[in-house]
Amino acid sequence: MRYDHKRIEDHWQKYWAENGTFQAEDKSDKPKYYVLDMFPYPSGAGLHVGHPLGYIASDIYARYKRHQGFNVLHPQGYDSFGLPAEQYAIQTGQHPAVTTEANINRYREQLDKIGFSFDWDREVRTSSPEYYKWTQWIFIELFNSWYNKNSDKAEHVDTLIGIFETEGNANVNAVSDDNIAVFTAADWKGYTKDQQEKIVLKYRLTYLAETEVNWCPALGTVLANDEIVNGVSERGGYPVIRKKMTQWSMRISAYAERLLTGLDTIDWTESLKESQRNWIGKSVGASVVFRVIDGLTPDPSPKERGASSTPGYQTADKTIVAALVEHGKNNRKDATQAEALLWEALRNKNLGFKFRRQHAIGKYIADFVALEKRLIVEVDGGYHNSSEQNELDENRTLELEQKHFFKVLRFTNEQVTNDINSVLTNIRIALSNRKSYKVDDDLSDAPPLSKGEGLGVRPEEKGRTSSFEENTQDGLTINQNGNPSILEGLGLKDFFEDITDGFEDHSADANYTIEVFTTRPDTIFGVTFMTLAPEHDLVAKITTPAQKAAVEEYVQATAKRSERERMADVKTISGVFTGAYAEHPFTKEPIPVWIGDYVLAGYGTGAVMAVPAGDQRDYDFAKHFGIDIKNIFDGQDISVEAYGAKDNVKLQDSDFLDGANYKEATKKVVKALEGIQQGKGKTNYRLRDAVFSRQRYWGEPFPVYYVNGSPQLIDVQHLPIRLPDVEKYLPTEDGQPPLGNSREWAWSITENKVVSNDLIDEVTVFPLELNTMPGWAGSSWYWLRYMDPHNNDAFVSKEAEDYWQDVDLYIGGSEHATGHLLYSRFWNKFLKDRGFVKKEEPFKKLINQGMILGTSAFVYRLSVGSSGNNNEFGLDDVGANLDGLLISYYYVKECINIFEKSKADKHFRISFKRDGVYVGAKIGNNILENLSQKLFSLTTSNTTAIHIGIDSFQKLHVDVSFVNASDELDIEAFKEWRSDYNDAKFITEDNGKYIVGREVEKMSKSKYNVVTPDLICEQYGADTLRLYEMFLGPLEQAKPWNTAGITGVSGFLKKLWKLYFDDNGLIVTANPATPEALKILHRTIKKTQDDIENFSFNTSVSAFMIAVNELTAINCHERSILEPLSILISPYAPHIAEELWKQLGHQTSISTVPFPHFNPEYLVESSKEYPVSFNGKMRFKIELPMDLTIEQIQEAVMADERTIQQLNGQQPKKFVIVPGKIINLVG
RNA sequence: GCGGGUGUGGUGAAAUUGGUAGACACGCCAGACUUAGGAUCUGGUGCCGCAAGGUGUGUAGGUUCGAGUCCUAUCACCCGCACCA
Repeated sequence: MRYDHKRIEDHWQKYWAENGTFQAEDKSDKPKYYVLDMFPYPSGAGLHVGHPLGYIASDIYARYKRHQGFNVLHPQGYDSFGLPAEQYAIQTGQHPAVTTEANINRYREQLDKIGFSFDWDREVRTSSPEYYKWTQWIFIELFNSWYNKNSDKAEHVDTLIGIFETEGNANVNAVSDDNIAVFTAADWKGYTKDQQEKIVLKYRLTYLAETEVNWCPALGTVLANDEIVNGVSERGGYPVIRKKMTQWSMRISAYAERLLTGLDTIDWTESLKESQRNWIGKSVGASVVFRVIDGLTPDPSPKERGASSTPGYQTADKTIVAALVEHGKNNRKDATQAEALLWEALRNKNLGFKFRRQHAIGKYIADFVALEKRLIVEVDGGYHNSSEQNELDENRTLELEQKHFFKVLRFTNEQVTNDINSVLTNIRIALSNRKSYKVDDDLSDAPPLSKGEGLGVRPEEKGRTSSFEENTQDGLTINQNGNPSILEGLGLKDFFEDITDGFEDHSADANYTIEVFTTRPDTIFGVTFMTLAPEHDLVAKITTPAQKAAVEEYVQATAKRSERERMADVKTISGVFTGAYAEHPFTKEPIPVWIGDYVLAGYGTGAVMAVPAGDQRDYDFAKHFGIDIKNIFDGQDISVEAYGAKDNVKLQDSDFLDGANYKEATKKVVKALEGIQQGKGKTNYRLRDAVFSRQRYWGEPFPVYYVNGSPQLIDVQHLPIRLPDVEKYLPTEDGQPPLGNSREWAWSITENKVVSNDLIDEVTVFPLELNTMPGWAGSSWYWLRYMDPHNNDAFVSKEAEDYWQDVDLYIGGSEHATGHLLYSRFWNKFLKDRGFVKKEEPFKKLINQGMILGTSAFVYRLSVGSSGNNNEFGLDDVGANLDGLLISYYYVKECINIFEKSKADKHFRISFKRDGVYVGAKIGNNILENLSQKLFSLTTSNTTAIHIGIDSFQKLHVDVSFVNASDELDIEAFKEWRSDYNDAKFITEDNGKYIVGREVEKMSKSKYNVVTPDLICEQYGADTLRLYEMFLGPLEQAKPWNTAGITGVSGFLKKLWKLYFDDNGLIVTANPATPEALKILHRTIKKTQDDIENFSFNTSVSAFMIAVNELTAINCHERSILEPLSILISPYAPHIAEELWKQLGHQTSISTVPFPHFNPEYLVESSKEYPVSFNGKMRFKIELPMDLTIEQIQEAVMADERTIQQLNGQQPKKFVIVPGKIINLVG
């Protein structure tokens, strides 16, 4: 009977599916074991042999655990939302839902062929509404939570609001946004509901805020930090720029410390833990506050600004604000048709930025304003056609642009009504070309009043009031300071609130201060300057007029540079003095304030106290700009570089810190800073909050709608909010989310369902959030869903969660170290805090499988001009002695140098001819290293002259399937595949065969080195594939794939089969097993068990081979040996094991048969073949009984004639005898 | 720069507490059977050497009766983080 892998594998795969062999039991008295794989993105390329590596390993473990009597949960699913699926859909021009479905089917087909023991009844897909309903639910719970540092866990916001109501926020110890003003319980009760909501939003674990984000124009979305590698997007490698956008964020920073300490409790590889530690980036130090000195700043305006109480959104001329506001109000009520049309398109941040209409700027009222971008959009009526009016318009534009730094766009009524799309496009372009401004930027630059026509006031139209001057003349009260209470008196409170939303009132900042974070507060007396990041908020405020131009130029130059350029150019030192000075907290000496791009806006406070003596970057900066360097380290020479060590060196020239070392001084100075209220001990983390919105279609919709720009959550009972169908799902470069194309994307609060956009009235129907969640949302909790995948009432039932608890073994790639694995731990901790799950950590043990690399094949196309075996650099009749060869070697090298300079992308071949006969060639990058040796060996055997030729050639990838195991290319197949190379010349052997080169690279379609598991399963069988992938090497190591080697394991399975069958059928006997066979069996049981538990799968495959080789050698066909052997092998090669089991007469699956019991008695040996060493060198072996005493062994060894020969008449000085191990004689 | 990891034949790799280096497999060499071989079987195969023997785990030291394994220094490669204050 032949081993027919196809028949066997088809049969058992069908059997397992039909019998539900691998379904985990929901309730069981057995102990549980949860084995999880990182579920795949169903990309369009399908699986290659690298993908199943981890799945095979986890499958072996899961099957082994079933043999051990565990109730095993081993599920699989698809991470089917997110960028990869969507990018593939875009590339193929199909709807993501369609491609995702097709890809999943293809994946499933491929997975099924490998014979995994997955419980497919528990499959999850993150893109199915039944699943993402619960992703949305978790989002809502995050929104409803805040992080209480006192209890050190997340709590429902109700507890927070409770505190606000009873005592205000003074004593609240939360992880939240900075700069939340202190308020009392009375204040709280006095706030409007809207104001209260805005305050609470700053505490929520998921929140909406304007932040600097990574914007990727090519992908049309923002990306989280972990999605960016080396300054470009991880997916596709597109450039990424920093941009200010209003986005949802996840307050993962609240969990920084717990994410860090939790690492000590889990069994992960050290490298992975280290990656996470690095990413979290804890540093302990202090924050120090420096006051900016007014007196030294010649520009008087900061003082004025400091005293100003004008909120930033108030762009109107203070003296006339009330009149303008009233005016604007009237205009809004009375909008023209074009204005109304445009307003519909601009409102609700439809273009990604908030627009205000009829907003007062200076002494004008502009039609539409995006304050953040300082962009004005004007719609001009017919009267603007007159030349007179045109001139006025121009003046107005000039004033708005030059005095108020606004960009003005003008459109006519006709343009808006006839072709609003091109108008919107123009606005989008302008928005994206403008930088973002902080609300308070420039705003206190109250421009001098100038006479002139008011804008946006149209005397001719509909009897509107014509200008502000007229109004004042009419005796309208002029508000002198823009105080809200006066506005209220005027009945303008609503209007005021409308224009204030989202902006902070910084009026409390009477003086500017610079807060820095430092890990070396002890060096504070060495501060000789300060440096702000160019993006720092204070830069514009403290810069003196004299430095203004230089600073602005520097800021703009920095902003222009991409993240990548900045990273690439670390060496160049650049910066500018702001002209301002800060005051040293202790000495009160003035410290110059600089800006420099070596300070990062995103870390700490975006400002540093520079201590050139103790920090190399500060040192370099100081040297470069000639700033003082003050040596505060006793006895240290800092003339060439800074002294950065935190050792026992004493401080000097440091006032009250003199003589103290790092440790003592740090303690002292923090105390002193606290004493003068200018600092405190602080721990800083590199980990930033994670941006949670994506301007993409293929993701979970947010359960969020907006009322007046304020986010409202949809009640849990109405979930899921289904992803709407849209015609255009492509991302846009300007960040307009594709969901904006949906006509059915509004929320009715009366019907509690998604309704048509046409119904939006801001009363009962509101716009829904247009962004979608990022790819990592769905994968941050999926292991919980597998526990109870069909539950409609909860993301997981209490009972299921109680039983399964956490993942015992998780296998996946290390590329998820700072993404998925961190977010998952974050969400799990959050769910635990809120009592939804029990375990602090989701994944007890984690193993990273190594990447399987491809072995690319190359052919070498001769460049045009190359002649074959010699060309322009050919050397004739090189001398055959060594001197001549060395000369030729250097000559060849020189030739290549010249050649390389002219054609840098070319490769070379060197060929050798002796007496005109081709004798060999060398190809590759290390030609020169091997060349002299090669020439030497060529000529020492034959003293006739050799000829050296050099060819240049092009290295071309060739599909690995055209190349056989002996590296021979199927030239016909190749020519058919690349018919464009039919006439090209390739480097060949003498017999005309193309020379084929090999190189190990990442497996990828473009390199034509992909090997699919389907092909292997077809040819050799799934069991062979499984064994071979394990046999390749240690699971965690990267290793190249080489299909040629598979014959080894393929032959092993055939040999195994032959222990049970010959040509006529079963040959298994009931004879008692020989001691030898039992020894082989039990040694293998022990080895297999140890190896599986240590995840050393490669060595247990060897152990099987050894066992089968040995059993074959002793002709063993005994049932008592072969039955347990089939169980041993079944986790690795389940199909053949099932078949053998059945043929041995069993009716049920082998999968839950108990693992064979190891009995050490069978391994007891009666004698040992001792290696005998002399001075540590093994000379011979001697067979001795095990029960000899040391003396007896010594006697036996000394009696051996080989010993006598080795000793050569000498007596050994010492005997080292380890019974059962070795014998060593020392001479 | 900081952190983690890896260096062993032509190749993938083994080597439990320090105890016979290279198991197992690929490839290669020789042979058998075959019309044929990308089938099967037998033997050989770290390197130098006809052999005896010598030599050998990135390099240089050290500890030890004995080191791939432990210690010190150093080199190379891979991965993660990175003007992180």
